[in-house]
Amino acid sequence: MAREKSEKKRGRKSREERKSAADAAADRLRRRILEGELPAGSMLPGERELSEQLGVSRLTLRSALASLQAQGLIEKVHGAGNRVLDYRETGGVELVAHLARLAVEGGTMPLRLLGELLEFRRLIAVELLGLVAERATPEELRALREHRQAQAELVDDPEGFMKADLDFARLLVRAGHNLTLELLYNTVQRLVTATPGIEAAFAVNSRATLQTYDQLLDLIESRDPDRVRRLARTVMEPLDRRTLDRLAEAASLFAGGEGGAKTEIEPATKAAAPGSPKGEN
Amino acid sequence: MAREKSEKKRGRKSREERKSAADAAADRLRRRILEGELPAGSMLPGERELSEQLGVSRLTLRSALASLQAQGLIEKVHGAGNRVLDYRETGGVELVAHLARLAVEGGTMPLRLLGELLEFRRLIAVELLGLVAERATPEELRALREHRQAQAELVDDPEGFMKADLDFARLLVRAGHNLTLELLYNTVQRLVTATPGIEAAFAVNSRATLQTYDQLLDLIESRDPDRVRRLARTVMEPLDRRTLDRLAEAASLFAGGEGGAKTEIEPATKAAAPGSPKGEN
DNA sequence: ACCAGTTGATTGGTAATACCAGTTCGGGGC
DNA sequence: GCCCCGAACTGGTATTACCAATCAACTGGT
Repeated sequence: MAREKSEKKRGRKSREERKSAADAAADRLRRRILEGELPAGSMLPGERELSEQLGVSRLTLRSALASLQAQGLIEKVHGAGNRVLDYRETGGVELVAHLARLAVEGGTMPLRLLGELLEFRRLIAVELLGLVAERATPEELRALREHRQAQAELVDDPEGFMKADLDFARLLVRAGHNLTLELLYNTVQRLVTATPGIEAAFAVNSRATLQTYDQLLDLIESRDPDRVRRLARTVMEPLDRRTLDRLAEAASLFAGGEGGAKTEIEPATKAAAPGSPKGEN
Repeated sequence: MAREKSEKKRGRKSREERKSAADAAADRLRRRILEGELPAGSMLPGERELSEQLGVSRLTLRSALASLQAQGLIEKVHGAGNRVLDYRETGGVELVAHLARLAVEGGTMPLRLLGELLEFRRLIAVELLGLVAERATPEELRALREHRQAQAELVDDPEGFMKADLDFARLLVRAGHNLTLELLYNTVQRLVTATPGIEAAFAVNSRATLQTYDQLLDLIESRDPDRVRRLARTVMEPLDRRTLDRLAEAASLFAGGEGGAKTEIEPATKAAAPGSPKGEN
């Protein structure tokens, strides 16, 4: 009875995160910082005391702090202490992952953030498509076409479709021949794959997505960067809008209907224009 | 005479002793990975052995490994070992800082990377300017104008000019009203401020830069996003080209003229894939 | 000879402790 | 009064020990 057979042959993702103690501690601290409980500029307790508060050893706590430092959330000053920074000024892009999670899990973060995230992704995609139109080799274009065909077989398999979608995006980003952009995509992809249940957001528009891809590929083959950027922008916007709507639904599920006022999904239809009623187009 | 610097038994590399032992170890490992000495897919030595190789405690080594893991360079598998990943597939944006440093310091990285980095920055800026043209409030525009005026006083102060330039960029990114973009800017700024001697690259074109800013601000106030994006692109390109030339010169200084640091400004027209650092060495 | 299950050595993960190294700040000497 | 210096914080590193997960070799059975 040493160990049960387990589902080795299933080989599916072991969904539940076995967060290490260090990661768990980092998550808790990060949450307290992002939610404002630990205000920017303040000094957090000494490592010895803080480690006891969190119920971990100082070593583990230090590992967590190192993680927060790498993300630009705190500043470590030898001999003085650990200072909380303003993540809007020093936080790295990787933070969007945690911010998005806080937003979706019915927390204190505004849903507007998700709209901005999609917008960001769209901006990057537009520029990337411009590069691809300029530089993609015939082989790369062919590979994109082929992958697009293969992806069509997965319109009803959320998980598979998402994976294929990410692969398609990687082919694109490779065809852009810009390493920095490629690394940025890695960061974004990590965000996506680390968000459980996000397959739905991909699968909803699976057919519309494929259709859009066809349009984009046609555009690229025109080899006219300006035209590609301009049209890609208009083509992708409605797609993102639908995705955002879907994400808003998922968020309302998390919230469970408690305090319905929290669902500010309304602005979604008019794009995320903070304060400025101009927005949209 | 105050206190004396405790400059005692230091002998090896007193130049950059600021770095903590953990950071130093991380740097060395990262370098070995990025240069291909530790090929992707390989398992690096056990922590106990590796820590001895690097002359640090296992604890410090683990801190370094955690850093590399956060950057997507290695994968830690409990019980198995630490696997080296392909940074092109999993590395985060923050890596461009280290890649750029390796490129400039006459190392093994191609200078083309710097061109791609500037290109990336330009792509982001173009999209950002589009957002600003849509959403910036009159107050934000006025603040930008004012800052532009103040920056003009610093054309002959490299360090001050760079700082003002970064501040200007932050004002812009704020006016874009997209948090993700703002976080991305934080990452880029960290790269810039962490690169010593980079002020020169900013100062070279100080006057041309200000002139360009005037054009961009005029464009923004036209409130025509498409026009802004299109023209901003053409306006910024020559500026980046000059900057790249300057960086190439600096690189040739480092390399001592051996690295063939010629000005390959051409942003990778066809560009074979970046030298695949496979089993080399 | 083969397969299944167990075991054991190796790996990373965490803990506890002690000590080193900067920073801060207040008391004692000038 | 001022300055200096050192004690008491702070974080940084090392050492040691043990827990947990993995994998390979060994074992016993078929």
